[in-house]
Amino acid sequence: MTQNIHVAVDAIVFGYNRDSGVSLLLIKRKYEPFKGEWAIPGGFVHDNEPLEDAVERELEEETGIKINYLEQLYTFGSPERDPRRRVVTVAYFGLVKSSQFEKLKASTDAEEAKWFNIKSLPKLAFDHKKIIKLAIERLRGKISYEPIGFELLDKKFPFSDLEILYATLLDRPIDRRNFKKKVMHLGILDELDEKAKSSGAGRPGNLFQFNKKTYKRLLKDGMHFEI
Amino acid sequence: MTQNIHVAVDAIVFGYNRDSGVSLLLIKRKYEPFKGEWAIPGGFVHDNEPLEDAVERELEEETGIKINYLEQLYTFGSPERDPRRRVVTVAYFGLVKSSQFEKLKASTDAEEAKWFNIKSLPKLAFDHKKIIKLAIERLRGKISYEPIGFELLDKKFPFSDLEILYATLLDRPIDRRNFKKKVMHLGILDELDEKAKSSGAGRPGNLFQFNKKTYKRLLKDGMHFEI
DNA sequence: ATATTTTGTGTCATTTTCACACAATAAAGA
DNA sequence: TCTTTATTGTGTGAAAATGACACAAAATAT
Repeated sequence: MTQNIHVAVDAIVFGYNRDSGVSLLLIKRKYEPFKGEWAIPGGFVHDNEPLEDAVERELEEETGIKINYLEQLYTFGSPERDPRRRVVTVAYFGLVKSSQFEKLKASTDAEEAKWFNIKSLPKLAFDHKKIIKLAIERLRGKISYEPIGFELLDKKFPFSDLEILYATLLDRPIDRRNFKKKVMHLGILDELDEKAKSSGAGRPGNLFQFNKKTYKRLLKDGMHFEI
Repeated sequence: MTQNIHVAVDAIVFGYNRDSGVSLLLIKRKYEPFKGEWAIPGGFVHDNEPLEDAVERELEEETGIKINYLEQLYTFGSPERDPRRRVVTVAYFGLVKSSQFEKLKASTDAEEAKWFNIKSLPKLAFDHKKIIKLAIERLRGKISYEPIGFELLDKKFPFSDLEILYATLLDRPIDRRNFKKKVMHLGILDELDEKAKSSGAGRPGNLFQFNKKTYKRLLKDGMHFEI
C-alpha cells in the first residue's frame, strides 16, 4: 500500500498573568509557504517518535518554552489545508505557568516567538485561525468542569488571581464572595500561611495552592468539579 | 522531506435498544496481522479524501451501516501500535439509531460484522481495547452534558427508553419522577399525541421526540444541558 | 495623614435537588 | 373473564445550592 500523506503536530499554548490576560504563543515563519507570517508552533513527526514527544520537541526548538500541561485537541486533515501536499496535523493544547509565560515575554525582541493576547491575534498562516478558535473554545469550556485553570497560575497564587482568570475567560463579572465560597467548598485548595508579595496598592492576600492529590482522591469518590 | 507514516481512520460505533443495552460494532479481520480476531472497523485514508469521508466509506464497506452521529474521538499515534509499520489512526466516535442497530443485529450470521454488548467484549486486535475504553468513557461522560442520548434512540421513543438508557450508561438507578421533571424542564422534548405500540405487558407510554431546532435556539440563549 | 486600592467575610431569599408512593392502563396467566 | 403482573404517570415537602448584596481591614500612593 502506498499513501502520500504527511503527519505533523501543532501546539496551541496558552499563558496567563493578571496584567496581560490570556495569551497565545505564536512563531514567525522562516520559510515558504506563508514566510514571514505568524503561525502556531509545530512541525513534522519523526518516523519513530511518539506524537507527544514531537510536540514537545518542536516547542523546544521553536520557542524554548517548557510546557506544564498538554492534551490532545483535535486532528485536522482536510486535503487542502497545506498548499504543498497533504498534511494531517494533530493539534495539542498546552498551558504554561505564569512564571514561564513571563520569561519569554521579556526576551521577545528576537521576533521569532511571541505571546499575543487572545483578543488581538494577528493574521495567521494555513488554517491556524480555525485551529486556534477551537482551542480557545476548549479552554473556555473546560475551565468550568476541570481544574485546568490552576495550570495557568503559579504554584502558589493569591485567590484574586484565580478569580480574575475565570472572569477573563468566561467574560463576565464574578461575585467575589460567592466564587470563593464555591471554590473553597470543593476542598481542593490549600490555604497557605503566607501572604502575597505586594504588587502595587491594596491589602496583601493570602496565598493558595491547588492540591492535586486531594483532587484525584475526591474524583474517585465521585466528586464533580464545576464552577 | 520524507516520512514513512501511514494515516488510518477507525470508527467506534455504538448502538442501543432497551433489551440488549449498549452495544459496539466490531468486525472480524480477514487478513494478517490479527487475522480472525475482532477489531474496530477502519482502514487507510485515500490521498485526497477528507478524514470523515474515509470513516464513512470504511464503515459502509465493512459493515454496511449508516451512521447517525459522528465526531472525532482521539488520534492514536504510538510508533508500536501496528506491528507492520507506523500507523497514526484518527478514531471517530459514532452513534446509530435503534432501528439501524436492530437491522444488522438480525442479519449477523455472516460473522463479519457483529454487535457486542459493551459489558462483554471479545479479545481485540491492535490497541483497540484502549481505543474502545476511551470511547466508552466519552460516551458515558458526554451523555450528561450533551444531548447525544437521543441519537441512539429512534426518532420517536417512549420516555422510559430514555430513562433506561441513562440508567444503563451511568450505571446507577434513576428516580423516574425526578428524571422526567429534569428532562422535560429543559424544554427540548416534544410530547406527541401518540402511544407506543405495546411490547409486552404494562401500560403503554406516550411517545416523545427530541426537538433539535429548539435545542439549538436555547443553546444560543445560554442554555446548559445537564442531567 | 489622608486618599486609594485591594482583600476578607455573612445573611437571607430563591431555586434546585432529592427522597418518596399510589393510581391508571395494558397484557399475561389462571 | 377474572385476577395477577408489569409498566406508565404524577406531586409534595425537606435539604442543599445558588445568587444578590455592603462594609471593615490592611496595605501602598499621594
